[in-house]
Amino acid sequence: MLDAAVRIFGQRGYMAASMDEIAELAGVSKPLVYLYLNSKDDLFSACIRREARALTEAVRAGVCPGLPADGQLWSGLRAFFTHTARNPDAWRVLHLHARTHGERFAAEVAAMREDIVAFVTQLIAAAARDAHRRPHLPEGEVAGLAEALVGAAESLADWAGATEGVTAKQAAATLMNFAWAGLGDLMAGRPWVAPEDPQADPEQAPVAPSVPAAQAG
Amino acid sequence: MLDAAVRIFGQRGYMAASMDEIAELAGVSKPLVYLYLNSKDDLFSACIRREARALTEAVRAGVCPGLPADGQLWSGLRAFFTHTARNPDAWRVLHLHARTHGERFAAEVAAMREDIVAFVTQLIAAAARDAHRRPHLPEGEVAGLAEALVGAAESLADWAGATEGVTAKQAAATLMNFAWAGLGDLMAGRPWVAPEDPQADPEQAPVAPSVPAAQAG
Amino acid sequence: MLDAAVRIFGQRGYMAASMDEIAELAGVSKPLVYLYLNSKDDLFSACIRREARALTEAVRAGVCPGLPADGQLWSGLRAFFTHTARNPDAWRVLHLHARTHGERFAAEVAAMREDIVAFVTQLIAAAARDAHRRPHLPEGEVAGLAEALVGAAESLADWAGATEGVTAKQAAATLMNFAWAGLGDLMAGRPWVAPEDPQADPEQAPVAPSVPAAQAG
Amino acid sequence: MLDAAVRIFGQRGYMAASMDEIAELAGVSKPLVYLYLNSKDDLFSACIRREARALTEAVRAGVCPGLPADGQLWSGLRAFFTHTARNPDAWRVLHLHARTHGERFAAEVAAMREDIVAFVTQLIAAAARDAHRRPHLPEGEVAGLAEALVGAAESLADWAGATEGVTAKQAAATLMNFAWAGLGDLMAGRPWVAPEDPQADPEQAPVAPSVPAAQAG
DNA sequence: AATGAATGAGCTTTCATTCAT
DNA sequence: GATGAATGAAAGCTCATTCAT
Repeated sequence: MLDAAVRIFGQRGYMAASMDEIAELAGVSKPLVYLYLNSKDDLFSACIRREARALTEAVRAGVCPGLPADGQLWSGLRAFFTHTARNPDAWRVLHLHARTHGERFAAEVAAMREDIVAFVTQLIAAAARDAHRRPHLPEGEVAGLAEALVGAAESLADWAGATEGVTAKQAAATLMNFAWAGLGDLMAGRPWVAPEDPQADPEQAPVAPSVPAAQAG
Repeated sequence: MLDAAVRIFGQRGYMAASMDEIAELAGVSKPLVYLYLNSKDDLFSACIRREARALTEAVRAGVCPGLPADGQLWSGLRAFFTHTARNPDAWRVLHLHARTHGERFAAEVAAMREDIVAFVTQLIAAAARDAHRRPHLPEGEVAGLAEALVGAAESLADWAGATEGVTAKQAAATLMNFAWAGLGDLMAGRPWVAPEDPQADPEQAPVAPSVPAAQAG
Repeated sequence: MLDAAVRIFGQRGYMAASMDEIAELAGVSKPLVYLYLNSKDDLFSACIRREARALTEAVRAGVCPGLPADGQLWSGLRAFFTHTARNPDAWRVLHLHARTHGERFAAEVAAMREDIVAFVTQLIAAAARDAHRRPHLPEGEVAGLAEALVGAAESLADWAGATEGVTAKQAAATLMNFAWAGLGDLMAGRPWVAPEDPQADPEQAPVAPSVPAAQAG
Repeated sequence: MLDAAVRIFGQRGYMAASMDEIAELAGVSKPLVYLYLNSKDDLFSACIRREARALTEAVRAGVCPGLPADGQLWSGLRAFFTHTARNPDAWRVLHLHARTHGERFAAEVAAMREDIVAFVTQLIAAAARDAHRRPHLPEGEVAGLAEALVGAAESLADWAGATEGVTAKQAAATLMNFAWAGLGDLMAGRPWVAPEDPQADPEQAPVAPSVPAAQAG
């Protein structure tokens, strides 16, 4: 029954998906759906939880624990891209629709995401330790790098899903090239250095969104 | 009037946004919205077009043409993160909602995106030329790398928008570190190398999504 | 300005006609229409009155007063069919739409109609007198016959308007054949005689519409 | 449920009838109406079909097959007037509103009407044969006469419905007198003869509607 | 345990009608 | 005198949700 829901939600989005359609695809009657899962919100939530768990477990199961950090990352990425490619609707639910509709769902996905980010963060830290040097990476930077890596992975998953003929392995390799070579340099103490910035820098402070004037008609 | 629409669409998404709400926020009556912009679809489309143009122009205006490739990328990224941070609803419309609701809108955003991808691609190629070496980057790989870079930027924009205290400059710096140091290695002929893969490799072929069983109830 | 209104009302009907369309076709702005004619109702009413007057005057002008009764009827019918054929929208307004929408308008048309019925009634009576015989037509019957004749004329006007290649003269001739030959027999004392009716006759009393049961779902 | 629809449609017309009103009169909620009959159009169509069938069947059932032509016509007319008098809203839907709103509905009614016209045509032809004479009626004329008869019947139905104290039997008798006595003469070779027409005859050719000047304000 | 039948609430869209100018 | 600009009110239609069975 959740399968049907994931499929419909993945293809239509939360709002455009109708309970009728889901019930029909599941081959059951609508009241039954309400009996098992109380409401559309709860149904969506259940989908998110199930698929979030499935994705994290797929990644965790794919990581080979004994390897060095890059090998672990490589294996994890391959598992990630494989899973998202095999469950495109689930991936759309998690990455697209859950973030699109309401704080509650976004939070559920964010929890899963932080799981993965934490794992990657620890990988990066471990790699830095392995380098047997003074930590060239400031602590605070690691979080941003992990975010970037995970974000790039997510985008590449979308891209691989939308582009014919891109395998999970290729996507993983592209990302490893893009990321690890760069991380490698960073960890070896060769960061990219910003050029001089002669002008005053208005973006120094956290940017506040400028509220557009409400009266525009 | 479009301002209000962007704000509502950005927060609620296309389907959950109601014309009532948009009109109210704009301070006008609903029929007026229909007088100026013919329908909900057209209104959404107008929002997308306006914001897509605003974003591309902001990036283009932010790039400093005389600099070397990494300097150009750096300045472009800063403009990008600044713009998205200042217009979070616009960014949500473009990156989240437009891709979620229907081919027509997705296509309008895809056009904008390809603009940017093309710009980045050319930057990468230029950087490779500047290295005065034999091209160590296979041609086909550049497209994937540009995708990864743009995707990472998009994800970091989301992240910066959602995380307190991250400035546009910091986001840009993180991404430059993550990407350019890596690209630098790549262009210097030091790609990351995948470890041996002893097992059979089921992901070699393009993955086909396994259709979930329809009968699950 | 009324011309435009008649045209639009004739083609679309009262409800489907929009004041926008009428104003546009008239080449003026909408508030001007409201300045001259206070509301949609009044505009429709004005159309009806103008066209009703035009029709009655056309018929009156077409009748040749010196002729015997059948000659007068013949000339009147030709004028009638000619006018309706030349002003199809006006005819549709009077015969179709005015009777379709609300008591008020129906009453205005009914007044015009009674004008004509009265004229025909008097013609029939005159013809009966001309026959130099005892009146074979009971008084009460004349009204019904006049109704039938006018009704047949109206229907034939619709038919002639909808059928290619039927001239006003042909329509008039068909109706004269149909009606006068019959009336001639009647006035000559040779009415059609109903066959014996052995069963009880439930329609003797004025029929009351059977109210359908309201609860049918 | 259709009963309520026929009643509302008959009184208000297609456009002025609201689904709310129909549902309320039917004693059900609006969505239920949409569940059973998909749209306002379909609902109207269903009304037309039901009432058209009911009317034709009532007429067919009322005709006594063994009688001579005039007797059959007499019985058919009585059934017709009885049915229309008993179902005034249905009659308004068929005769007034269905022809007023759109080709699709007009066509459905036209089909029913042609049924009846064909029946009458055949009756007239049979009567002419029964007269044991050379056919005095030119073939082409029969169509026009049948039209006139049916049209007169329709108009008389309206009239009988609008006039207090007119029974179905009286309406039928009036029409028989009006029509059959006339047809009798025609079939006996005594048509009405048009007087000489000394003037030029502008209506000889099929009349073309004079387009009213659009600019009148 | 399972559903056919039903609905309240809300959506997009339209249109007769009116001011401020 | 004439109108561009604006709106209140209502219509068709949909859907998440619930009883009675």
